[in-house]
Amino acid sequence: MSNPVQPSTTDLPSDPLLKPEAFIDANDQNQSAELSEPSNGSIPNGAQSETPAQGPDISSSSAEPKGKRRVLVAPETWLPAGWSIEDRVRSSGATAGTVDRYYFDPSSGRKFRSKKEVLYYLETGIPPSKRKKGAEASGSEEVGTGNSGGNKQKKPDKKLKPLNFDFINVPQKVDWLLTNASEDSWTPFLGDDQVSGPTKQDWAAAFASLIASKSGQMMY
Amino acid sequence: MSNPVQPSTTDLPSDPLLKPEAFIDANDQNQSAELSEPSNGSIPNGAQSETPAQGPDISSSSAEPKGKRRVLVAPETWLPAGWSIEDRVRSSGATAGTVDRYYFDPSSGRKFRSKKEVLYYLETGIPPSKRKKGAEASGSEEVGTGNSGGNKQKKPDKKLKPLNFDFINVPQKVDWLLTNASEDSWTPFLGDDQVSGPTKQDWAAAFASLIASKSGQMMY
DNA sequence: ACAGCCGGATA
DNA sequence: TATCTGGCTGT
Repeated sequence: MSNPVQPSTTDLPSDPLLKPEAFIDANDQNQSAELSEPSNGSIPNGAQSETPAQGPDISSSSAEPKGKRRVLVAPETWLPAGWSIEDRVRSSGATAGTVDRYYFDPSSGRKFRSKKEVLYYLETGIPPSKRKKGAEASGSEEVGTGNSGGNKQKKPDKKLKPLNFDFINVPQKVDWLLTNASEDSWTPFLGDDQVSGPTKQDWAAAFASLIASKSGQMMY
Repeated sequence: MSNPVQPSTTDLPSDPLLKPEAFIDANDQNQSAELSEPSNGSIPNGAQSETPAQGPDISSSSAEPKGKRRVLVAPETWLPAGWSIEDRVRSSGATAGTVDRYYFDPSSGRKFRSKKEVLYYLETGIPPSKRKKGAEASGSEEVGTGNSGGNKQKKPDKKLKPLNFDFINVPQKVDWLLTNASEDSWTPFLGDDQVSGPTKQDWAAAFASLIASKSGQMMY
């Protein structure tokens, strides 16, 4: 790095983009009898796109009037639950400002540089570091949302980086605070204890798995 | 003129693929780069120049190292004096032969990949940085330089399933309670309001998306 | 025009 | 080795 300024473990102040991963479509189940309209203002948001493009929209305040519509989160259906995405902004060079997206698998602790790499890993279990030039994946395509168990030829990970999260003794309550509305940045709190730093990343991944797996029906 | 004169007259190397006097350039970014002419003294006009509306801004003051060749195409009217245009031909892939045009600012040594980037930079002084996604809008981006009438931008939309979650007006705080420890069942609360039913599932998905994608962000 | 992707350079 | 930037290809 020739760039002098750089916080190491934190992201640069950047313009993030919305991201991924949302499945489930609740259209099923008839509850007992009391099924009233949810108290929250459910607004069917539409208008999303797979590609970022430029949407010069910015929500500056947390409590935002409804007048402003902001397209948010284009769920990427191909990314497994628990994975996280990191957008990094190049800080130097001729391409400074360019945003690179990385995918992080909390289970293995591996980092991927592209969707293609992730997909390949998901299907073959072969990390990008073991790929050699010249060999190409056999027409691997999108795995799709419903990659339900059935064909798991994926071989187990060699190394397993444990998350910084105690899955056994889970907390009873976690407060997620919108710490940065303009960037949709959430931070978990355990009462007075704020979870931050690298642990926060793991918590997010862990929680994504927990609440997703138990609230919905999809699985991986 | 240490350079051996080539064809004496206005010759044009007829390239089937390449444009006349278009040479591939693979140099790096120099801070103080200047334009260079394809040859000495006489400029073989009539190549593909089209609109020399203004005089040749740059004077061939410096000798040119033969090691590299920068393509000098006729200046666009919207392009500031001193800037150079470079046409590169793709050499491989399915789109081999395609010509990509790049714009080079000798002052900053920055390279731009599109007219749009250049105009944005000229107008705002902001490098192709903030151009990635919706972040801060600079209010008014107007390119009054000449004409530059071609400003097309379309955003393809793809269909996608809406989630029963208001992404626009997200809550500031959500309490996730472990309502069923034996099943890792979590339930979101908005203060006193419990989110339940089908909405709960959407919330889980939405939150999994939010916290997973943005958890890496730190405040500064 | 731009995003995705990947090899090479660099620390 | 891990991270980052260059820059090319595909859409």
